[in-house]
Amino acid sequence: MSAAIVWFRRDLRLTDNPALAAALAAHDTIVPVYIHAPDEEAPWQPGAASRWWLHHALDDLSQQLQGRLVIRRGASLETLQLLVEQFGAAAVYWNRLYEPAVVARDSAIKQALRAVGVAAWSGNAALWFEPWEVATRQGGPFRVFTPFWKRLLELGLPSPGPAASAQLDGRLAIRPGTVTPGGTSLAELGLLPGIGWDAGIAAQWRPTRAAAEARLEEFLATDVRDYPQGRDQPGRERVSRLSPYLHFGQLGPREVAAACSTGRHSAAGFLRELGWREFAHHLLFHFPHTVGAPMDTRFEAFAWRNDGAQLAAWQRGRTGLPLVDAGMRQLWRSGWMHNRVRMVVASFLTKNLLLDWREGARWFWDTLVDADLAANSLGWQWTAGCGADAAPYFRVFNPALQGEKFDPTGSYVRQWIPELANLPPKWIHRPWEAPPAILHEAGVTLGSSYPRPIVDLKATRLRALEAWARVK
DNA sequence: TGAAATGTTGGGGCG
DNA sequence: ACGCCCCAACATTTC
Repeated sequence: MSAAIVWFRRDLRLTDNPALAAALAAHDTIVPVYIHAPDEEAPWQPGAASRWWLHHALDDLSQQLQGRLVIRRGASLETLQLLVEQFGAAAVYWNRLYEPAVVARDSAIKQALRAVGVAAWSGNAALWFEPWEVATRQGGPFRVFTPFWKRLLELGLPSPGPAASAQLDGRLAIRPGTVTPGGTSLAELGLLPGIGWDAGIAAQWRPTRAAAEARLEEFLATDVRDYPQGRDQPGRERVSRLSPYLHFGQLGPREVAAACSTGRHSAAGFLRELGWREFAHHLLFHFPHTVGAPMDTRFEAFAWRNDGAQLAAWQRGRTGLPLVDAGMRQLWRSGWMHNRVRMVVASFLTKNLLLDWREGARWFWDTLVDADLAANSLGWQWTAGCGADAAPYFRVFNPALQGEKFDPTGSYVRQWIPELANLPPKWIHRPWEAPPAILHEAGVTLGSSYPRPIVDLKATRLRALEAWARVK
């Protein structure tokens, strides 16, 4: 028996953690490690909201490890080699990730460790299946969701692994409070913002394993019952809100699937959404260039507009379209946006404003606590009509109509755009059409207290249809 | 995981 | 009572 390093990355949990379980099975001493090396993920190093979450998730994991999580900053390979030497470790264990830059780094690390006689082991904590385990009859990757999903159901969703906390007693390498040579504290990683813009995020979220478990349980006991309809209404919040926990691996997809199958209510619709998450990761693995290039090559020459003022208006929720602005303000203030509204704001950016989907992807990347490269790339390409199984080109969301359908009372808009709070439901999604008396009574002055629409919905819809028709 | 235009139907007002 | 028109409600087609 010997010591092993367990290299935590985005698998920040002790239960259903294959790397940790494998290390415990073969070694008597465990060195849990987190290495901060954001440059190695460039150009997709975690954004500001994501770093905030990461800080707290690491803090929580460290507490679960009785304060014995070793935190380092520096190049991953060199740091691992130093730790191997320092602790006399025979092996390094981790769970795989699927972003192109990380895949390249990890395979180089695996080779380098083995070359110097250190065992390197990697497992799967992030997905139900490995991307290479799910293939069409022709043997290639799926490009369409529905057959992919059918195949997953045929294969059967796998069960989670065991909880490891009990086995860890007495087997962690360092004592609490011990400062190891070259060690770093969590605070020194500088993940938290310098200025206090995170108050809104902190008020909304509890980035801990215990909170993830509680949220999963609560969701399956209540909200999931009318998920098929309820999930589309941003004012009602009948959604899981589990995405950031899944991204950082505080919760594993196998754990979620297992909980769904034992719940009192059918969770089929929700599981299908997790199927989209799985699909996104498999696609990213098989088509790594889709983080920056359209999957549909006909879009390579697409003439996206360039308009800094309109982009800024979209980013900060000043477009004059209430549902769009409510969503963008929710994102900015809370680090998250309801899924229905994500589709609406993405359609507005790409179709009505004709701005590049990569601008939207980058903004989401920096502002979402659940920012995930696979889901982000798939989602934006889906909306722009240039991705796998993409939305048909003629699908252009009308923010006013979407608001009237899915936020009929206007409660969502009222929550995030207080200056419109006194408008009646009939006009809250189209204030520019409201009679002057109604606006006056509600204290709304278009152009000063709230913007007029920055584009004409009808005209820009037609412009988009023409532009996309030219691609065909 | 659309929206808008166009087509169809049926009830009610009215001469 | 009847035919005509209007239009809302719903269905279909088109982008």
